Amino acid sequence: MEETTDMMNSNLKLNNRDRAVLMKTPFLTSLSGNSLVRMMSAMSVVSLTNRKSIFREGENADAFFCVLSGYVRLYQLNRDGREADIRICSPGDTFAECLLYGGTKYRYHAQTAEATTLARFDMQAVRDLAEQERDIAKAVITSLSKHLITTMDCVANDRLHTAPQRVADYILKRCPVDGGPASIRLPFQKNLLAGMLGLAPEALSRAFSTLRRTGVTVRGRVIQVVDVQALREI
Amino acid sequence: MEETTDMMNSNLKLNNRDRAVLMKTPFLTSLSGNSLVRMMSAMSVVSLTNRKSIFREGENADAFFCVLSGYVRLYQLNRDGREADIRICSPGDTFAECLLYGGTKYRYHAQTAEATTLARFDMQAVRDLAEQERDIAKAVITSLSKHLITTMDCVANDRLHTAPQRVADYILKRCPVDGGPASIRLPFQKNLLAGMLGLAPEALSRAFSTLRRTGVTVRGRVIQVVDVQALREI
DNA sequence: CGTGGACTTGACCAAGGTCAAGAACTGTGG
DNA sequence: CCACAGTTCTTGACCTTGGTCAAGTCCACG
Repeated sequence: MEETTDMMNSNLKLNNRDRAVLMKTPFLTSLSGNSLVRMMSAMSVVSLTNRKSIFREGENADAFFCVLSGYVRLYQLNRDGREADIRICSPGDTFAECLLYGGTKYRYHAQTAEATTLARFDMQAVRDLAEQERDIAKAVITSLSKHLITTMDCVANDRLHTAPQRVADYILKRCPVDGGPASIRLPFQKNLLAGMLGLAPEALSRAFSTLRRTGVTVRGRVIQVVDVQALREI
Repeated sequence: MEETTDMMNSNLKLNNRDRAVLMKTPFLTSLSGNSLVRMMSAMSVVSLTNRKSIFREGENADAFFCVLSGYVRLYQLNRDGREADIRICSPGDTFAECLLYGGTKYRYHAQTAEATTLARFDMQAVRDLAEQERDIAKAVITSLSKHLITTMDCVANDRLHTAPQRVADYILKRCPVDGGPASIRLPFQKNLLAGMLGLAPEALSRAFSTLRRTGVTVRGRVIQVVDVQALREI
């Protein structure tokens, strides 16, 4: 059906789900017909299997990306080779777009954390478009703004909250808002969640078991909360 | 000479130093004559003494700011009232500009950390300008991009490096690049440096005393480094 | 049924937050 | 010039948090 290698598959066809995700990104959602067409022509679709490098720190930044399906880990290494996740990108997230005007080299490594489909935008093409089309410039601003806010929240979270608090936070953000019982399903491995929250996998496990006494039950990827209101008190 | 109260002084006059700082911000540095005039007319100058609130978390965001002289602390509170600094803004830094398109309420508290002069930009006015003038939109993009990169670096730093490493990093960033001895002077209290690095003041002290065995001497605000190259190995 | 990967648990340890006491520095008025 | 008060900074003691390593469990899948 599609041409594939075991490493990568690049084509221009989008399936419906991926297309819907792409159209909802702050990057494209507000664009008029003409701008949208021009953006789409600066874009290509890339599919990668799990644990493939998308780019490496220090490489020339000639594209930025939007996750359509799957997950991407952005991380850096310290001197001893220990990895630390900076950000986990979910479907709809854009990454490396800050290099449109912020520098010419990638600042961190990017790697798939599942089988993943990406929209790849040519950096120079979008730079040019942003200068010509007002609504594209505005879309870039919106995307950067949102991204900056979540990154600052991440700093605040790291400096202000303990592991169980961060996990409770994460759960509450995707619970129905009422105070009663709730059940959610993690969309990815716990490994990734640990990275998102800036924790080692073991610390995440321990945080879950701390939360057990507040009525949180974890089985596989399913998290059940007895009382959402009680969890909010943590 | 100038009209002042003990709290605040708002006027349209800029002294030369403040004007020079303002013109070098990514926000204004690339603007052409007309755009520059329009931006300046959306701006006013505000002077505050030490420890005055600029805005509070949750307030309506009707302006963003650029530090001209002095320092500003952005911070959040946790449930028990403990403060954590998210960012320390130095002369030339812009803050809350992510709310141009990222939301309508301030997400954190902002407070002066010294006697401080600020450029205050009316949010709605700049929003309108960014839609009309291409170079203003571009300036916004540049500012947001740079800001996002430093914030991501901050996350990486927090997650990857120990206290002495972060302090060494800070020192090295403002040392002449050669390998020999060097001496720098902190532009502010150690309290603020601790906040920038995400440390308690005591942890900063201890980091300095750890670095003593790598040839770093601290007396008051003066930091002397015996061998810059050796410090780089940390 | 067996293998490998994901997850959990325990033991240990290092980093850094907190609290309290003391030292060093700054500015004040005598 | 000195005494004093108020900060800021440093140091020590203690303790919590969470990273690391190793072992063991659980689970999916061939």
